[in-house]
Amino acid sequence: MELSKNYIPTEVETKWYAHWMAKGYFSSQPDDREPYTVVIPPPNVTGVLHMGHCLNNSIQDILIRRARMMGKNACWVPGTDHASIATEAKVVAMLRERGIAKSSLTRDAFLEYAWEWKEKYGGIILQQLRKLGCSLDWDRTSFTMDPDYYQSVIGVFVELYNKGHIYRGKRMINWDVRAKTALSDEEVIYKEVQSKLYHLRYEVASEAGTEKTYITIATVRPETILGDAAICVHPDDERYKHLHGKFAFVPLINRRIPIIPDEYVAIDFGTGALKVTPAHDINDYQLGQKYQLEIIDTMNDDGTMNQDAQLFVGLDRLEVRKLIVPDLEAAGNLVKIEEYNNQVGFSERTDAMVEPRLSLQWWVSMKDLAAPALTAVMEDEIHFHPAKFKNLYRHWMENIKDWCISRQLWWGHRIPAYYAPDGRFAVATSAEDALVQLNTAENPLTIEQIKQDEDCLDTWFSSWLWPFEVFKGLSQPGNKELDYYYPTNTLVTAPEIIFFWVARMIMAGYEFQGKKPFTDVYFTGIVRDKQGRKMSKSLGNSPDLLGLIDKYGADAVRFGIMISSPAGNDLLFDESALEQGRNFNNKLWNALKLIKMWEARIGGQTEAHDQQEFAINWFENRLNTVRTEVESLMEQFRLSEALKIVYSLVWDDFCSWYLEWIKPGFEQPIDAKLYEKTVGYFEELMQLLHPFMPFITEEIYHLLGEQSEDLCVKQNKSLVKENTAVSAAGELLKQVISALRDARNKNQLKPKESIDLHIQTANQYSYQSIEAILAKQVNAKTIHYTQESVGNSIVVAVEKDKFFIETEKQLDASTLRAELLKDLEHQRGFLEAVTKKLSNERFVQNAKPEIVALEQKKQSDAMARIKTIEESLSNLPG
RNA sequence: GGGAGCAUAGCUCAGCUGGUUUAGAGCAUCUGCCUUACAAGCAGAGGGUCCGCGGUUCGAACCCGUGUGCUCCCA
Repeated sequence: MELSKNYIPTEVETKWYAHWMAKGYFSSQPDDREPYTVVIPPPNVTGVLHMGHCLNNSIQDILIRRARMMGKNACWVPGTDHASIATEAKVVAMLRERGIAKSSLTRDAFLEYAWEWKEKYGGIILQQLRKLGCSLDWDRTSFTMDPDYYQSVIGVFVELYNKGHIYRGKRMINWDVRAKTALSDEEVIYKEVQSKLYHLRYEVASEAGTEKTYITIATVRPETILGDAAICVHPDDERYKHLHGKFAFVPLINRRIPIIPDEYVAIDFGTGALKVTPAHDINDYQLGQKYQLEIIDTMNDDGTMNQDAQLFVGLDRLEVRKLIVPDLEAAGNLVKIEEYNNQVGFSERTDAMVEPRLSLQWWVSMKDLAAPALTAVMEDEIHFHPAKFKNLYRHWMENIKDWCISRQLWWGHRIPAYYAPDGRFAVATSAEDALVQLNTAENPLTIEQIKQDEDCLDTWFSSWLWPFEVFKGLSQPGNKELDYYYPTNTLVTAPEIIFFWVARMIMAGYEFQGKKPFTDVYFTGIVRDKQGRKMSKSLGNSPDLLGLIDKYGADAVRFGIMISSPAGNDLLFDESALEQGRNFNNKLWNALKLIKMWEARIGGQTEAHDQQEFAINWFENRLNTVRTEVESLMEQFRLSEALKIVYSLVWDDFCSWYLEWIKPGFEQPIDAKLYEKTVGYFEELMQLLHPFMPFITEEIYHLLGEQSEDLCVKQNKSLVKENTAVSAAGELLKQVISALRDARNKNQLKPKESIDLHIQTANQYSYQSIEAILAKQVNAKTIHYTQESVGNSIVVAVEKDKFFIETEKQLDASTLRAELLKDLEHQRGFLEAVTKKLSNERFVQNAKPEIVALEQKKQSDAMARIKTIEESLSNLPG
């Protein structure tokens, strides 16, 4: 069969994914094997694959494929999240394009459009994951609004309500005026903006006939003065002590408000006097509670002023901020305007400036839920990788606030609260159940009279159930699959959602299953562009991932993204890493081509049996060593390091050293045993690499020979311990070859110019067994052993052995001398440092004996080497 | 304002229990090679005040303190 010049991934990838699917390798059923379970962080159903998903899912696939090859029953569950805000926004936008306003639709009609949209466009991302090679169990694809899942979410709400963990309360919340919904704290993004600090003076109420006095406050939000309920000053502030207990008048509307002292006020900020607007600021609200101030809500849910504002009714609050200033100035209340930078919250979804607003919302009380979840992580029942995220987690969990779970949206799980016309309400899984609770003898009700809450639950209130609900942990409690797969093994996710999602899943796991949801959490980094900026649509710096897969192949993309991303470190994405991946594919492909060329030339008499044995022993040992190292790195979730050492094993040890050592001369035969061994090693390399680069490894594995099974499910052999003597012999040979090549280069010997090599060594025997390899690698036509220096030659020293390169070419003695002197200087400096250390009595006394012995060996080696160099110098001509 | 983390070669990062040659890798750079697997390649090389300062220790890139700079999270 003719193999193409370079590796071409496209067809290979399509072919093998289809084959794996046809064989059902990815689907899992409970059996006698140990399970290895991963649930995908469900991407938004509206999502398309981006770099973050690519990193995240490559990691999960590596873990899953490796587990599958280690005899575990690997189960990776796919699915999507209904993403209430994002999806509803998309549907509203689609309707707008069709000329339909959401407000003109009933809830049911809107939801029909939403489901239609979801069926048509949702879940594209799941198709895209196939292109990446992800070995997900597609039969288990879940959705957070599947009927069973939906019921479980409702059930959880009812259960938590009945346990007293859910309550309804009027609280200050973050209000998105564009989406007209409450936002959780996590959905608010704070940005620094340039604002103005307005100094406004309020007239102080005084007795008739006395002169008018004023108190000046500073605010960035002059439009909110219409809702002012008090002025607050620090009790120790001398400037205002005389005003404690007096009253002032709100400008323009002349409402009389008290002046109160409280330590909350910062004396040195602004004027030291603070206006208190309980309805529109969280801190003011708390002050209002403390002093029972009137709450004057001056805003509608769309951010316009309402009747209670008295002025500017119907105008947007940002417009009013501009309009009110000239009026204040005209009324003589404006003192001055300063430039001021402050942090302002914006909605993550709509980018609207968030309004703190009082609203009746549903809450989960977090304290009781958080306690076991904190302990689990701090006591390492759940392991975080890297562990540094434990600190962050603890800090958040210890300062946890109640969770606002209601959202003013239709797309999502509808809050199961039902209201009677008189305002009483009941929480129940159905209207019928609610009716039973609300119906009383004095107050008989029909089902038509009770109304369900219009709002939906926060998306995270469904996704926190994900690790068990994908196995129907609540809808079919205690079922066989749950028992087998749960707790899951590893969660792979971004640190950005440690609180949104990871922490809450841990709480839900303990609360609803009595068990942790997973054992290990691997935090990936955030994918950034070359300049370190987050990937975002607005910056246009997100590469087109599918385009990259087409260009470089999925294996190369996986390689490129994995090679430079240790756990928890951000990854600066650079296309050159993908190029490196593509080049690696090509390297593998060419190694395959070389070996396939030999296939036709097996047999015949071959020479240099010893050399082959040496190469075989050495590489086999190398392979065993690296397999052990990979095992250990993978257990520690150090994936990129594992990939690096496999890369180097393939490229350096296998291709650059081993294959060169055993390569027969042009059109020469190859020993049958050697060929067989080499193919075996190549297969093992493919097996080791398969989790990282599944497609090309499967392809090469099958091209290497007739196989009885697929690499995808081939089980790893047990590990073999490293033979350190064999490793050392190989390292020495490599060192000698490199040193001799370096010497050739420095003396401008062309690769084609052959040399005569003389070796001065006490271990002649060990060199004799590798003469042929050495000769081939340094282009030596003869190798001799000598007891003394060889004149007019290039001298190379490796450890205690000396090598003399004899050549017909005229040598440049001054270059050689310079090289030797440089080396001599380095060795002397080194010797000095070691000697100094050894002559320090306290070192010799206190350091561990093996450390001292090592230093002594360093010393004697350095001394021997210095002697060699000095001899060589005196041996130089001229 | 509160908290966490980071600072090592031009770039991206390893360096885990303080001692394994005067610190390693990949990419980039430079030199020489189109050598019958591979120029998407081969063989070599150069490149470092381990952020500054102080301390602990026989010994510090590593531990402690402090300063500076950057990043992230929270308000």
